[in-house]
Formats: sequence, C-alpha cells, structure tokens
Amino acid sequence: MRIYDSVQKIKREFIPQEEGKATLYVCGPTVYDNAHLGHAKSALVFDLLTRILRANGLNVTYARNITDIDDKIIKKAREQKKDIKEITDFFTEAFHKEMSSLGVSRPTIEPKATESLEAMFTLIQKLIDNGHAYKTQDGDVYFDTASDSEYLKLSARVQEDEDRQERVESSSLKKNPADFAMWKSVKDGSLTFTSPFGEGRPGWHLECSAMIEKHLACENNEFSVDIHGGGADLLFPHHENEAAQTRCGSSHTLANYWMHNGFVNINGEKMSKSLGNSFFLKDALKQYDGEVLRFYLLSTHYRSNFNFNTEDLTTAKKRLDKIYRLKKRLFGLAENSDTTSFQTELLTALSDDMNVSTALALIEDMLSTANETLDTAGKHKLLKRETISNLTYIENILGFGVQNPFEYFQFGVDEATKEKLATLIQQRDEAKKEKNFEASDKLRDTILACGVSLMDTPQGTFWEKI
RNA sequence: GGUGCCAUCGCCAAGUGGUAAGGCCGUAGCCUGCAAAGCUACUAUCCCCAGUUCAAAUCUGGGUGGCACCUCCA
Repeated sequence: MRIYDSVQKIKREFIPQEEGKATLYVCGPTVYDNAHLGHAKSALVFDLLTRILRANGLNVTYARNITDIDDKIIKKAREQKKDIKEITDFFTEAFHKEMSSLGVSRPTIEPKATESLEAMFTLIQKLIDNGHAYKTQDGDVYFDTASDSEYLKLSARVQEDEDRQERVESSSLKKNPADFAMWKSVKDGSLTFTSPFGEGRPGWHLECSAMIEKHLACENNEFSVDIHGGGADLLFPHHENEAAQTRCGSSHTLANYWMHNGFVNINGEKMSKSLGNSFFLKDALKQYDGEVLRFYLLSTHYRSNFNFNTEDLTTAKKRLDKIYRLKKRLFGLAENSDTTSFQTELLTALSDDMNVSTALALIEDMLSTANETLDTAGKHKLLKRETISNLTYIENILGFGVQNPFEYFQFGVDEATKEKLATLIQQRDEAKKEKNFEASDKLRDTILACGVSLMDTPQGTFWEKI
C-alpha cells in the first residue's frame, strides 16, 4: 500500500507502527447544520481507504469524531430557541443516515467532544505545566506557539508579518498573535463546562488532539496514529495546531502519514455559505440514488479538486449502470469467493494511493469481457462463477453494485407507476406475440414517455428508469 | 502580498523518464421484427518556449492560463 503524504509531499509505502494493524483518525463534522457534498466526499474517501487497508489484511481502527461543542452550534441553538443537545443529536442522526445512504460504513469509533472533556483537561494541564500553554487574565488558556520550535513545519508555512495578524487579532491578551485558544472562558452560561481552568469551552483543535490520545494512541509508539486525514482546508491551522498540542503535550508525534482530500466545487464555484450554493446531501439524495453519488464522488482521484455538475453525474450513473446490467444477466446464480487475477489487479491499483481511475478501467474491461463471453457462450460456467465473484469483490471494496439490480433501475419510481408499467408491458408482450408490432411499438412509446426504457431479453421484458 | 497545487481527445479522467488507460458523446457494423441493452471497429503526442537525456506528457528554467490556502470550513 502506497499513500501520498501531504506533509512530506511524496508517495510513501505504508508501514504501520504495529504489524497487521492500522490506526486512522479523520476530522468529522461539526454538527450544527446539514452535511453537504464536501462532507460526503471526505467520508467516502476515508471509507474507501479503510476498505482498501482491510483488503490488504490490516486490522484497521478508524476513528472519526463528532464535534458537538462549538460556537456555531450555540448560535444555532439560540436562533432556534432549542436545546444544544437537540441540535447536535438531530444533525448527528441526519449525518449518519445520509452517510448510510452513500454506503459509508460506520467508523470503528466515533468519539464526541462532549464525552472527551477529561482527556482535554489532562492535555491542557500538561501543556500548562510544561510551559507550552498559559492562562490569561480573562481565564482563557492559549497554546504558546513561540514555545514550539516545530510550529508551522507541518503546513510548511512561514511566520506571517504582524501587520496582517494584528488586523485579525486586535483585542486579545495573547502573547503572540499566532497563539490559539485551547480553553475559552465563558461566563454567560450557554454550553459551558466546569474545568480546572474555570467555566468555559474547549477549543476546536484541542478536541481532536485529546480524542486521539484517549482513543487511539498507544504509549510505546512514536506516533499517536498511523494516518491522520481530513479535508485539504484543515492542514492549516487545524492540523498544524493539533500536531503542536500533541507534540508538546504527549510523548507522541501526532501522525506518521497525513492525507488530505480535495475540495468539492459546484459548477466551478467554491461551495460556501456566503455564496449560498451549498449542495446539501439531503437534497441531492432526493434526486439521486446514494450509490450513484458515491460512484460519482469517488470516480476521480481523492486529492483532486472535484467539480460537481449534473452532466458528469449522469455520466457516472451510466458507468454504474453497466455494473448493474451485468448483475442482471447473472442474477440468481450462487455466490462464491473464487480469487481471480482481476481481483488482485484491482487491489493493486487501489493500493497505489487509491487509484480509482485505474480500478474503474480494470472493472470496465472485466465487464465487457464478461458480456462478450456471455453473448457468444452463454453457458460458460467457470466464467459465470468468476464474474460473480468479481462483482462481489467490487461490492465489498468499492461499495459499487450493492443493491438488487432490478430495484436499482427503479430508483424514484412509486408503486402505482410500477403497477401501471407492469400492465402496459404485459399488453405489449401480448401484442408482440401476435406480431402486432404497430400496437407494441405504440405501447413502448407510451412507456418511454414516462421516462422508462424497455429491454427485450430471453428472460422476458425488463424496464429501466432513464 | 505570502505559500502551494494544477494545465493530457468535444466533455470527465489515469499515467510522473521508455514511446498516450478508461468512461461519456460521436460515427460505422453485428445482434434485434424495430428498438433498448450488449459486443466490435474508429478518434489526441499531452498549454507555449528553451534545456537535460539515447529517450520527456513525465525532469529543469522561463512564459501564459486556472485554482486553493493564508479567517470558521470536509
């Protein structure tokens, strides 16, 4: 397995600290709003990574946190006059449901900030004790960036000129403009926690560091985790700060490998609140099959920026359709787990920094070979066995083709329409039997007008929603 | 302004020193009552210029054009 390390900026052979095991930590959502396509991309990328690592025989512990303490959550709760927990529970549940629609497996553990406060206190205290953090008159606790000679090395950033920073941080009691809060003193009562440092809330960067130490780090290892992942925007300041806290407050270096996924843009524009063009997953899932979205979002390299548009989504669906059409041809045949050279090649491609493009090329080659052989020698038993095994392998490692192939093609069609279609198809079949092609073609046109395409096969007439 | 990334067929997109994968679209054909689906065939020398090399889309320098981060963000 080779992984592009976005800190060293090279592809590196993945060697876990403990043989046969891998630990992965990914920054998860702050649960104050609906998940958008960017959250989906990140979750999908690391879901795929986990599957590939496991296919390579590793026992993976994958942690993705839920940030349920945050200023934006409080703001939302105030606006909607709701309890904080009501907000966070609602969006956490929605997140899980939407991820499930995309075929994203649940991480091994999903730590919540609210459940990891003790670990945060411990880390802050350690940093205060060893001189890497300080408390201000206001009761805030800041990380002292000047005390860490390694600071900014992770994101390869140079110290910024003071003019620039002072504009942002004019009214602070910080020693240094770059210092960041680990504990924010809050006295107005909303979502505060009692800590050894007073009433307040933890800083966002701290949450991740503390949760990693609590759930994943192993005392004797050099690194807290093997791989740390997240969106490309998190490298600075979030990951830089996390790394500083862990470096100075524990016996570990935070991560051995860093992976950052590219951004999702919408029709060439950055998706953002201010532009008002966020594409929420819940809206996308109303229009499109979650698996189509999965296929589309995973079909280009995870590090590239992704430009979401409906034309390319349609193309992605056509590619996924081909997998399902072959599944239809082999429907009902017994499963088996033959290992084939195709599977080895597929895993090799995916193990090269998740080269999905090459993997898809291999899949499409396998599909056309299988179709060709079925066309010319329909009773080829070994080929059928191997093809079924290959399709199952694709399902497991990529999560493509997991549905019933007939139901897949009926996405978004209600029961009443299905019954109507069944009747029309039956009428058409009868007309065909009587060689009344004028009538049968007319019925087909009627069906086509409903956005449904017909296919006559030796097994009968099948339909697909276009 | 600082830092970094990118530029491959009409569109999407791999390949990062050894002579351009794949998909969509398109054209022709096979199959079909006709279709649909499936199959077969056909379509680029890699933004520009210079250099290194036996050999470059792949390395170096320059140019042009995109984009991202530097502030909460996946």
